[in-house]
This record gives sequence, C-alpha cells and structure tokens, in this order.
Amino acid sequence: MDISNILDQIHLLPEQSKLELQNNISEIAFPKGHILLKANKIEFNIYFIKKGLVRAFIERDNEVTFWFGKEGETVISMKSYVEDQPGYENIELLEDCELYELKTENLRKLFHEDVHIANWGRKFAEKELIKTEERLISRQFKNASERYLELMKDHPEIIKRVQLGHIASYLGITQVSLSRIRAELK
Amino acid sequence: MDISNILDQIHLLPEQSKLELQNNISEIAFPKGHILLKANKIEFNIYFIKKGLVRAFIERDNEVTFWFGKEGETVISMKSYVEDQPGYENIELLEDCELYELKTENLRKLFHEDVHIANWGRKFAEKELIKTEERLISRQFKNASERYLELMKDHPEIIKRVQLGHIASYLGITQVSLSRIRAELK
DNA sequence: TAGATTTTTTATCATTTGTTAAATTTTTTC
DNA sequence: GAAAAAATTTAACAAATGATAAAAAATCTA
Repeated sequence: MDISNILDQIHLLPEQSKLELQNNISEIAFPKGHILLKANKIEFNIYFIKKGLVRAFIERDNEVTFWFGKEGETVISMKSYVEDQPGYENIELLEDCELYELKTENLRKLFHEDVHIANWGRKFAEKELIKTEERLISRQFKNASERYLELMKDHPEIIKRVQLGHIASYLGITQVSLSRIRAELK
Repeated sequence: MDISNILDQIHLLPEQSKLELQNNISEIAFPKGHILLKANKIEFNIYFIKKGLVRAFIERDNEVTFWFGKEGETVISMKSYVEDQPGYENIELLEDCELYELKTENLRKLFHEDVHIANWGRKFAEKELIKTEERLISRQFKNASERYLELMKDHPEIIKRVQLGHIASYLGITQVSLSRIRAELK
C-alpha cells in the first residue's frame, strides 16, 4: 500500500500539508525475522507498512504477542511517541517488509506548525484508541473460542499468514488450547 | 478537581487557548444512579469529572463494567466522538457527581481553528490510548488475582468506593470468583 | 433499632483452560 | 526427495474459573 493512501486513510489532508508530511518520509526494507523496534529502548522513528506483516510482542517468562500489523498499518512504540519513555514492545517482522520511515522528531515539529497535521495526528491516535478499546471489550466479553471466531471473521488473512503459537498468545491462551478449540470447530 | 487543572493535566495550553476552551464548558450536577451516556445512541457532549465516581458498562446477558472514572477524568463515548457512531457504553454515576460539560461540536470547531487546541486533543487521545493499551496487556499477562492486586496497588480508592460485583466484572471474572480470590489473600 | 434489602462470602460441582509429553504433520534444507 | 527441523495436534491430568444455591454480613429504611 502506497504512502499517499496510508496517510489519507488515517485522515484526509490538504495537498500542501500532505506534501510537507511526505517530504519527511523515506522508504526502507528489512528481511523476515528483523527486530524493528526493541523493548526498553526509546524509539525515534515510526513506520508505515507498505508490504509485509509484523507482530508486537513482550518478553517475560514466555513471549506474548499482542498486536499484528499488515499493509497500511502503523508501527509505533506508543510509550516513546507519547511519553518519550522506553516502550514495552518488540516488533518482529513475520515476513520480508517494505516500510515507510518517519522521524518522530520531525512529525512533532509539523504538529506545531500545521493545524491540519495536528488534527491528522489526533485522528491517528483516536482511531488507534477505538481499535484498542474494541479489543479490550472483546477480551472482557468473549471466551477464547469466540475470540478465535471473531479473528477469523475480521482478519482471516492473519490466520493464514501467522503461525498458531503467535495467534494463541494474541488471543490470550496457550497453543495447545487453541489447537483444541480448532479441533472442536471441525 | 477544578477544570483548569483537568485541562492542564491533559496538556498545557497557552492562556488564550485555554480561555477559549473554558468558554465552551459549563457545570452540571447529577445524582447517584443517573445514566449520563446511553449505549446505541450518538452522544453530543463530553464531560470532565469535578467530583464523584462513574462506571462504563455494556449490557448483554449480564452487565460488564469496563471502566471507572473519578475526579479529573474524562467521560466520553469514543465512538460518538471519533466516528459519529452510536457507542456501546452506558455511563452510570456511582456517586453524586459534579461535572463539566463540553459540546463535541464546539470542541471540533476549536480543533480546526487553534493549533494548540488541536494538539491538546491529540494528547488527550494519546494518553487515553496508553492507558487502554496497558490494560489490554495486563489482561493478557496476568491472571485474575494478579489483576486484582494490581488494581489494589494502582487504584485503591476504586476498591473502597465501588461494590464488588462491578469490580469483578471490570477484572473479567465473576463476583464469586473475586470473593474466592479475596479469601485466599487473607 | 428491627426488619427488609442488598452485598458479600462460602460450598459444591461443572466447565474451561493450563501443563507436560508424545505423536503427527508440515516445512525447510541439503 | 530424504532427512532434519519446526509447527501442530492429541492425550492425560492439574489448576483456575464459572454456575447455582444457600448462608452470612452489611446497609438501608421506616
């Protein structure tokens, strides 16, 4: 997905502001397995996914995946972006990826210079918030097999492209449990 | 908590912008039990809590509480605010409340007129996002009794001021289960 | 303050999910 | 395409949580 579409999809911008923003964005590619963002480290860039698939995970005793990002989505350490604090997430590329890179510092400057870009940034956070809120509620309402069915319905491509262990951990259950759920659905 | 502090706490504003915002805010009070926002309805106001305590819940077979708001916090139907869509939450006052009221429509106008207010709105969404993300992760990492201990540590006043059934549902377990967990902690 | 109502706890049994280990299937590599 | 490695499924048992009902405690109300 092309950068112009990605930016528009977040919030429409006047041509001039959009060019301003695009002037600060460059392209970069990494292979499958690359760790794009590291936990406990302040990150200075955000990325938009042109092509490929990534996951965010936290390391404790075990790894817990809590987000998948695909074409058109934004890869960001919210803690770094919002609070200048080290974030808790690692971002691993699950496929070879083509990315658009934007320095947080430059984006911040634009936020204060251009009201349209400030509102674009506001919309970005608001939309991410809605998605996160919906996941939290799904978590509170639904049991594991309902959450799996929901994922199949809303993001079938994730299930095709990602290995089961990551999906299980995203759903908040063990891989064995997910395997059992899949067996019951047959 | 006074409106000036509430606004500052979200993001500092130049005096002029802050006055502009405050000019659009009025005070209002409701008794315990009042339903401030209704599910499946587009809401036109947002509120800041001067005094009191509220909860957000969703109604299905049973009620599920998914948020508590106290002094200084913002009451908002994110779906209405962001997407002009009916939201899923009901907001019930758990205590008599004094509130500051702001029309979404007026806030939107200010977002486009004043870059400082646009950035204030951006910060608001970003901070809410961080909080929601942390709750989602806590949910994924911790079992019910760990989540209860976390709530006791981070928000002890919630446990004092809210009845157990609501807390249990907020933690994603039944009241009986929470009672059992509390018994084991003794 | 007594009785009624609401909230919280306890008990019992059922269901879901976790843990560990082994078997099977799929994918990768040479 | 055979061997090795990785991913997925199955099985058996343990632990956590749910459901229902009843008892106990706390709160409200007249």
